[in-house]
Amino acid sequence: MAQNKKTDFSGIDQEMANFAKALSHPARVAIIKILAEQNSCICGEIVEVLPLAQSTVSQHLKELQLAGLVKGTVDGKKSCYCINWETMQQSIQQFNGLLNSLNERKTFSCC
Amino acid sequence: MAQNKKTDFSGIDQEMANFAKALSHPARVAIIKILAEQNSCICGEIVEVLPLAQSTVSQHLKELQLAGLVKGTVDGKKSCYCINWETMQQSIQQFNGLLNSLNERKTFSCC
DNA sequence: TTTATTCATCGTATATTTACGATATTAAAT
DNA sequence: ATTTAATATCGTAAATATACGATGAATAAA
Repeated sequence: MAQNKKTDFSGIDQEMANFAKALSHPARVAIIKILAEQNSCICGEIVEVLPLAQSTVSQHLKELQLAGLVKGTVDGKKSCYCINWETMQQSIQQFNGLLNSLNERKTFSCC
Repeated sequence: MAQNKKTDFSGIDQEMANFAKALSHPARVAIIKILAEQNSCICGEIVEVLPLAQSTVSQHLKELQLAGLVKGTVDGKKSCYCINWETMQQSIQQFNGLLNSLNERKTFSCC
């Protein structure tokens, strides 16, 4: 983007934004929901459920992994994904912290 | 993006993703924080604080408005922005709903 | 061993985002 | 009336994101 100014912001703001970015596509929201619902982790079943090509789903999974929200292992010729609860919990708490502090600040709106 | 598949997902997932997308850039996280901290709403002071050009900040503000998280009014030759608490609250609750349901599901991670 | 299955990765096209400077607009100040 | 100040918008360049088909790699099945 002509220049990347993202790193000029505070570390916390960057982390918040990264977490939000990971969930900024409905496919990734859907994937997270699916993984949370099934306590046994799924693999290509995700592909069947989503209206996307297999390669596209793989791509979204990769992004979720990169954000630390999901981890995966290879199991035979199948791939098994599940939520990375350690980092997910951390991210959720951090993000909830922001949302709650917003709610606390809630006063009047001057405009 | 060759095709937009986002509308093929459930309305809720789309809303979640939209909310997340609004906060998927550190500049917008920072703006929201600033607006929440000052109960009197600010305008171009945001520009002074952020490491971005005035036009870029305007653009980010516009996106936040489009997502319904911020509203603004013109006040003389200045512009006044503040958080749109009605929709913000709604979005927060919806998003918290997702995050909480994830936490409830939290069992073991099979991989 | 050959074939089929499951998935990741590559290449690529298109859409969107990010960022800025330049310009337009509007109102206050002179 | 002119100038200054505060912002929004336009145009545009560059970076990213989204999506897919094709291909590759690895295992299971035949």
